[in-house]
Amino acid sequence: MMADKVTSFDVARLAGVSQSAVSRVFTPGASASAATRDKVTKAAEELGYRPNTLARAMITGKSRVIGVVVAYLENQFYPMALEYLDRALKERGYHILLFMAQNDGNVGQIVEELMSYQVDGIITASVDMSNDIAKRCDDAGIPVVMFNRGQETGTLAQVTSNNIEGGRTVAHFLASGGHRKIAHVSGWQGSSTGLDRMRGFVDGLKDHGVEPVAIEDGRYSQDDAAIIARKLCGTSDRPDAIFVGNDHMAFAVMDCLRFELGLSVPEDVSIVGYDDVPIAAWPAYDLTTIRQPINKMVTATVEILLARIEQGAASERIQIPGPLKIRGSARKPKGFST
Amino acid sequence: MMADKVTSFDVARLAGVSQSAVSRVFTPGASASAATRDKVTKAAEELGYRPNTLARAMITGKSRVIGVVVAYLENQFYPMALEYLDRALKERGYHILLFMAQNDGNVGQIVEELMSYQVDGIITASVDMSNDIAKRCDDAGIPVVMFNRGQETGTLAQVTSNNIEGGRTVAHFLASGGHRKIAHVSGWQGSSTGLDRMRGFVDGLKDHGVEPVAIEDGRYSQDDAAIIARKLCGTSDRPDAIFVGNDHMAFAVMDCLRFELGLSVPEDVSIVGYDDVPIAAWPAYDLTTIRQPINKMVTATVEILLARIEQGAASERIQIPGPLKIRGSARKPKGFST
DNA sequence: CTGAAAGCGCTAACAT
DNA sequence: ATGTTAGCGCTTTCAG
Repeated sequence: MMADKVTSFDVARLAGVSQSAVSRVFTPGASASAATRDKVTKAAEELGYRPNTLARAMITGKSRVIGVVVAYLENQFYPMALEYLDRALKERGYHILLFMAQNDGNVGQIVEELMSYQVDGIITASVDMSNDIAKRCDDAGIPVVMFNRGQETGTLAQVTSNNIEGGRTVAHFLASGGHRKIAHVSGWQGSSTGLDRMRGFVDGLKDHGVEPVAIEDGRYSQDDAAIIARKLCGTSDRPDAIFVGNDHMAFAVMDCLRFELGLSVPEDVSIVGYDDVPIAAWPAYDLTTIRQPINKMVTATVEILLARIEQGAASERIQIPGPLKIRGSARKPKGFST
Repeated sequence: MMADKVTSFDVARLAGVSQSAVSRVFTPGASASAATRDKVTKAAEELGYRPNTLARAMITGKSRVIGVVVAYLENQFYPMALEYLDRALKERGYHILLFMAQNDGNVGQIVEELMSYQVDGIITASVDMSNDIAKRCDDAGIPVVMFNRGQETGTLAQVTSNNIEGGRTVAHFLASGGHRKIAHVSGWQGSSTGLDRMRGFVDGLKDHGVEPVAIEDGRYSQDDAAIIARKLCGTSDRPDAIFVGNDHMAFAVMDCLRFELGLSVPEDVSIVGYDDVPIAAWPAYDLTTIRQPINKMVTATVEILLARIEQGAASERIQIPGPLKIRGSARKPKGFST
């Protein structure tokens, strides 16, 4: 067990050069002769030297760390986002400092910690208090971009899929499939995503002269979604199609219909979700859903954030369209095209 | 947009005290008079001062950051572990720097980065190259504990559930249920967890005078598991029970049996998994499985790691027993007790 | 191109 | 209890 106490001075001594020479060799855009570079590299190797990122961060003012704030990791969408995020960030030489937001809104604490760790930027992924965090950090001069959540108005950077368009597409699909008694279990109506999907959906239905028979706020909770499904479909007057605000709630709705109410999907009721998480493709659900282009969304998020960090670019608000992924959980219109 | 350039000097000036006084007020175990504390707190508040963690880390040699290395986030078990980990660590004043291990084993790179960020400790969660990373970091003097993976021999710290016992319990359960043609789709046989579950299972079966009809390595892959299921159950000579090495593979096996082969679970084939991720409780699967006590495992992991970091305690290797969670995917023995 | 010197913001002896 | 003084390990002018 040898502690990692090798400093640039040790390397300098062994290499017979100055400490700053060592620094230069390890600093990407610095000048050093081939000879020096060689000696230093060798000495460093021999001693197992590795620049101390903290020291570097202190002096440059850049930690190369991005604070990522996420809320629920139970919905498969977020772990996946995290995975992509890490990959994209690593490629650019950044790392993720993880913050789990408890729902009991300790926003202040999180902001404090983010700042004290000198993160270069922040990504909030679908966190309820995104706006709050974002505003405070942005005010403090730390670039923030909100992933998969936005605000109605404002200038904060954000990346979402085109939720309005997505909702509209689902409406078009369902109405074209001949459904007329259509309900919606929305995503949390306190979130832009939930709201937009709902609005797009209602709007799209209107184009077909259809009014939703019910709209209930599922609040992104599987339990709530199941309760709503039970209520909606427990009577003979049930809807023949339900658009559910995200896949995880859709799974809960399907389970409720099939195993509790003894209904068939899609024969009795068509179900459409939103996200296209991997589970949606599992045969047990085979869920028709709007695919959130997570990869593109992540790429855009990282792009925008780093542009802001490295070039001081302006905040952007991006919407990426997500196609309908047609599977077996909803009756298919003949010759349907989005 | 005001940059966060407030230092302890600024606060000191405004408060009319020395810079070290400010430092003391913000250092947990330091002495300062109520008066000083008061003045400083006020001044800090007014200026929006927040100690620079990096500077502190540099001097104390403690970053209060734990590097967490994970591989697949698609298996729900890991995101959950991550969530618990964050909670437990946060409680002790630590944060998570996240590292995704690509399978193409860039171990060296990850180790480099972990060290250069001066993490105080490392947790590797079910990463294939756990051993490799662990050894190298441990050699460098950074405490490591392996979560949900271990090594046959050695002294590196590790926390797992009692996989041997778990496998044995499943064997007992299945045999008691009257099954005699029992197969096993194992976890990756290159991992201690996969191996132990398999061994315990085979051993437990032996107690009942039963020999498994087949053992195949599912390598923790859903695709592989499905392929194996297809092969195993595609003939009339199929097993009447399958123990699958983790829940996610079990879901794939069930889907294959039900939707591809037209078989019923548990009527035709009983399925038992391992992990008890939330999905296992969803009605569509209702999976009987060994529950990995993730919360206890995480608590123990954090405990061991911090004991090593803060008190220089020795490495521990802990196994936590996991009970069988009986649901509907496997025929139930009458009056069964573990 | 290279070395010397000045810090980054803070903690930890050391005196007082 | 408080101020003074050294640095932590590194990057970055600044001369040479």
